[in-house]
Amino acid sequence: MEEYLAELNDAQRAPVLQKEGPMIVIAGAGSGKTRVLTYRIAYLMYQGVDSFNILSLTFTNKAAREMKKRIADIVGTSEAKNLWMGTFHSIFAKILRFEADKLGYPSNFTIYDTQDSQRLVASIIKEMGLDKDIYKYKQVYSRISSYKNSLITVKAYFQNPELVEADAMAKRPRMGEIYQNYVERCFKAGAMDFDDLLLKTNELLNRYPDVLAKYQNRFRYILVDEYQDTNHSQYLIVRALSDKFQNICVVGDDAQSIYAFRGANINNILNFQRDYDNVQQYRLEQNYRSSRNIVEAANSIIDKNKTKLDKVVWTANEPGPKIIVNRLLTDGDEGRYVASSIFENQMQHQLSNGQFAVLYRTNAQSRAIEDALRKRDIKYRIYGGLSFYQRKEIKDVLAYLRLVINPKDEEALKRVINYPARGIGATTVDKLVVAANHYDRTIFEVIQNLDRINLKINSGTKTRLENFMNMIKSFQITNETADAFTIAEMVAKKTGLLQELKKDGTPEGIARIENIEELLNGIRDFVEGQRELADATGSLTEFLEDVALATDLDQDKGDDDRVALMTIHLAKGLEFPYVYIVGMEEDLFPSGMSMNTRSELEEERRLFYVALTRAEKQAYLTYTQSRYRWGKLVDAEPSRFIEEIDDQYIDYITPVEGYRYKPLIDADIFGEVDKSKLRLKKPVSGTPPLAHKPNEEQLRKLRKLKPISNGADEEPKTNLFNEELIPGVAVEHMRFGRGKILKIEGVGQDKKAEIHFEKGGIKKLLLRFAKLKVL
DNA sequence: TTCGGAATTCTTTTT
DNA sequence: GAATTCCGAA
Repeated sequence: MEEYLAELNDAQRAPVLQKEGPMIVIAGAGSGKTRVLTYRIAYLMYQGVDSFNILSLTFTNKAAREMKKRIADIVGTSEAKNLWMGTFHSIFAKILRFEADKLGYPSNFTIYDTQDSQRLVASIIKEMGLDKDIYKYKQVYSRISSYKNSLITVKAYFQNPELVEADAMAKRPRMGEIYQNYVERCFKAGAMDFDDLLLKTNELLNRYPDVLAKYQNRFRYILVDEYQDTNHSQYLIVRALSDKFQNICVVGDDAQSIYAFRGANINNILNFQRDYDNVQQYRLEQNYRSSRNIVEAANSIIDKNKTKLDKVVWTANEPGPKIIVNRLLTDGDEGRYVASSIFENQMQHQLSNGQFAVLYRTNAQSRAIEDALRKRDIKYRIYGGLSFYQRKEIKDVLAYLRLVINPKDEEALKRVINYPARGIGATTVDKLVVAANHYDRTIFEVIQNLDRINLKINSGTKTRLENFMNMIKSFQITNETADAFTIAEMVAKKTGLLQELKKDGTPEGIARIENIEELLNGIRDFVEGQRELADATGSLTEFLEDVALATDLDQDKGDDDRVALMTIHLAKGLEFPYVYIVGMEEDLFPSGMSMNTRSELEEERRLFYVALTRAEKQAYLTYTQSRYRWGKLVDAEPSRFIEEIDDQYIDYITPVEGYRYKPLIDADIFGEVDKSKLRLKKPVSGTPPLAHKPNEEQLRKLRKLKPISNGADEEPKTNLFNEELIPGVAVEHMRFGRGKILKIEGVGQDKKAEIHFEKGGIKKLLLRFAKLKVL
């Protein structure tokens, strides 16, 4: 153990050595806080603390896994196994399952994700006959979410005239009723949403002193990472659990608090000393991660914030190169610049893809970067955005599985009752929902008792409902004996999901089938993995919980070497040698929606601080003069944050005046082209961008083959993807920009086509997968 | 009841 | 540019 302690500097070692009592570690960016947490846990165990008594709350499950592994290296695998480590949500979901009956929930309760919750809110608004333009379901849901995070229950809401009035003022007087209905419906469905996992934990600990005592005795040592991002609900849980032994160690950095929008309260960290007696405070101020230029530039930014703790982050590292700031014409140029800069760096310094990250404020910005990287043949991986488990086909399979586990799950049922289409339409479902509400039963129960209830449903539909129900029941019976993989495979086959996609036949459909197969493989791996753990069985319930709470960062797919693309929020806690921060523009970063108050702006600034401090060697900032937003080209201004960096840390690259990349297509190309010679590819519907992703060989071919054939003698019948080329006629030249470019006879909105044209006897690929507008 | 097509609306960030 | 909603035809 001594040798491990020797790896730490004095500041890091102190909190590791303090065994008991409340303590706070204020850890600057890159100061080795993960290390402190890891070693602290290991050292506790070394001093004889049972791993069973340690609870460690981390920001992602991946972080927990990695820490656990490291601890296992130090103290031994079998010892580390019993540690409770994970996110607030996953840890307390486990506890809630165990104690579910006390709260009136089944132990196999479903976890509603944001989409489920929002759909439920939307349908409640509809059922109540409210105007959906005033009661926007997303806004209503986010109100509910913030009530829950502040521990405002329905009852508390109605007892608080201020809240009621505020909603009335916002022309939403029935907010409380919606909230009430929402809570009741979740309860009836045996479902908890994300916020419930924390709220119900609080309820459990408050209502049952014996339960509280049990977990207090169990979790004698509690560690919380990223404490600056805990919300009120989480704060109260930590307080309650640590109240008896007061062995609480929180680690955080007020300068990196970036989750206020989901209820994180920066005061939790600022006021920690007030909450406990004899708090020991430690500071980690030496940055080991970044070059001096980066550290000092970041300091010069965060200095502009008023609300912060005293802390001076410094480094002994080399100054390193200055931060490069570049202005580009459009977001397309920005992408191309990033791609070519990455390429150049790789060539010059012999670097692999994994050393680079591109960070942005909004997910929508990834597209331009992706396109450019793809063209350059640079492999990348996008984190966040539409994650694997959020794809439609995956959610469909999961919904069936959820229904098997918990037939009360209303959102799952509504999702799949008519998918694949089996003649149970919206009208029928509405009737069922009304009946379920009326009799205070679940929809599933209503279907089971169709004969006894007089619903105006014709006999054909009745039969179809019964068939559906019997199918689910047969799954349930199988599930009693089979493992998660077996049942999932059965679902994929028997429900007709796979068939439906096969019938579709488009490349998108095929990609979806592959996704489902990947899901099945994932389930199989999961089952095998769980069998090795002591307290797990590889059941479907466990799998679904894992999925519901998985973060995008959690799934490292044995990652081969790729450039990382992600939002700044997701990048927290990570580091890369080379970091590109794109879209440094007013209204985008800082976000136009976060400039109303000083505190919002300060949070944006902290976000920028987080972004910059991800970089080890070199940081790039880019902004554009105009950018495509919601499909239109909009003027942009450089972000105020660029000016806030002290000039001595920056190198500006000014592009040659008048320089610009040549657009892919000439605006008046149709002046030169015989319109009747246009050919377009058979249109395909649907939009998944990955479906057509060509493999490397195809890409290489594609580049070489830009003129599809150079003789006028032979018209190609198929393209590289073996898709049929059919003749079509471009009728009119529309707007030049992205997307809607041409009016083409016979091709409608959201259809994609490949257009070829002929010029001087040479056939060329004009545009792949353009979106076209029907005449 | 389903399907296809088009208009309408929307976007900050996430467990 | 994409998701959701809306509308008319089969």
